Amino acid sequence: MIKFMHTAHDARLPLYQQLHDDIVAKITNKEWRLDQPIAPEQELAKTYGTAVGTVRKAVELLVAEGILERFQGRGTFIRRASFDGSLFRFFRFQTKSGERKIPASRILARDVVEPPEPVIKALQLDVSAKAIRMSRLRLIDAAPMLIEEIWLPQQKFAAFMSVEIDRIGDLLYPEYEQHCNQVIAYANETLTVEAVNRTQARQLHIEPGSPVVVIERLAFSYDNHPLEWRRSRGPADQFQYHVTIR
Amino acid sequence: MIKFMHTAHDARLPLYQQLHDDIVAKITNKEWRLDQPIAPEQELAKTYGTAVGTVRKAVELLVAEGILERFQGRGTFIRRASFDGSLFRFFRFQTKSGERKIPASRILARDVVEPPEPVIKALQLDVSAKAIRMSRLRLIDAAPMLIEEIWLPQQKFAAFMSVEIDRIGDLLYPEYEQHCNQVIAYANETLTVEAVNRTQARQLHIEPGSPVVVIERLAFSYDNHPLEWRRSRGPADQFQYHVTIR
DNA sequence: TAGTGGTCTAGACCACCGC
DNA sequence: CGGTGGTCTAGACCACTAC
Repeated sequence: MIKFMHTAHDARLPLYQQLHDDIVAKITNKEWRLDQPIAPEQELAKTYGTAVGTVRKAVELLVAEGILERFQGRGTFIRRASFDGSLFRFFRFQTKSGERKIPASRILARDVVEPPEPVIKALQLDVSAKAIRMSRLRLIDAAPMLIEEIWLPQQKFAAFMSVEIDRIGDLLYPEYEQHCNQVIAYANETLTVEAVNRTQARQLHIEPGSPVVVIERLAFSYDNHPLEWRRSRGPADQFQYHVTIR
Repeated sequence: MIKFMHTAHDARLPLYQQLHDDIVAKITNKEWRLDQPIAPEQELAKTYGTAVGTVRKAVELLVAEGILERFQGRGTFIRRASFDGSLFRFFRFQTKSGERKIPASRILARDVVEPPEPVIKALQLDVSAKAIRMSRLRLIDAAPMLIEEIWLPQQKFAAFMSVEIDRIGDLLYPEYEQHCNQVIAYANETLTVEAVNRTQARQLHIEPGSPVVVIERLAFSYDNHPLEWRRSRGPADQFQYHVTIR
């Protein structure tokens, strides 16, 4: 019999699935610190009242999903969302010396507005809810590489409006975590190609009408609530993407 | 002690890794039929002289790699490469009714030539080796969607030249298998965007200079030998790609 | 050295499939 | 029904890390 389950669960599911779901719930509820190992397998097995092998299977699943990381001898940790590498997957951004570094950011605008229909849908906002809108330029070696519009639900990110713009770092997700206690767990991205409009062309220092790659990203919390929607545009001649298919 | 190992193996590796490698070797050497289940876990455990759980772990790894498929009650099968869905991952190809169907193919040319340098490198050809070159147009509802150039090592695919062009189906990989006994296991793809040249523009019925998405694919056998290199170009306004990142 | 995850064993019983 | 993979147990010992 399974013990100490923290959430509603379907007992018809395999035990390891129930453990998996309960661990996700624990992470969502911030019951475990992000910088400390989670309880060791032996202890989890004891508290849940299952065999260690069953705990292992649940944890293996979570590792495969990218939610946990295991280190022999050190413990099992909650994996931080650290996918600013996403940009490097899609663009061959690089400095002239060839190294990869995170693009610098310049926030061009930030305000609270009535969100347009697509943002309401993506962020699952109430009809009357407001949203924070940002416009951001990303640069490599001072050369513009990406122009972004970013939308956040005002209700969850109200505190973000009181952070001085100059004190916001190049990476937003750590800022969300620090100021708003909102953790990004994963994101879905859609890539398309379009001709750039005049405003964006000027911002990116390219010809109006030249092709740009558009990355639309919807980012979620561990419990699958949409937290951020953003649309980024970069010159298509910088675009390159690798994938292995089977 | 492990028994009946069919290939050279490193005994310092975990048992399940050695089993994994041996099973890959068996598939590569075509010791197992593609349409029959492989030996059941119990039998594998007996022949290898290990516990069933160890065989399970090796098979789980192979399933995660996309090499095997398991079906409760039926058995474990070698997974066929069936990634013509690749096109659907990158392009929003669809008929007017919205359904997805495999694009029709028209082979425009096929000959044996001295391969250019990039093809020699990609296919790891000997300096004097020849290659089969094909040009192919793919259509949805008779509308051109993709223009492809395809290169094969002549040495392995000699038999392919004697297949009548009109009798080649819309999918090439089953043809390779049937006529040349070459099985595609996986492929690496690189996507970029470029302006289309005049010839290709005419073939695709688009304006010269308009953006096209370029998919370069290098396809491999189970034992990691490159078998086919192809480059496909399609109108960028049809392009759309989804990915989940963590 | 103590504690962690990694590997491996040898079983049991269940759920599903095809005959 | 027999045979397959799916779940689960209850251990053992090894490899690595932190202290």
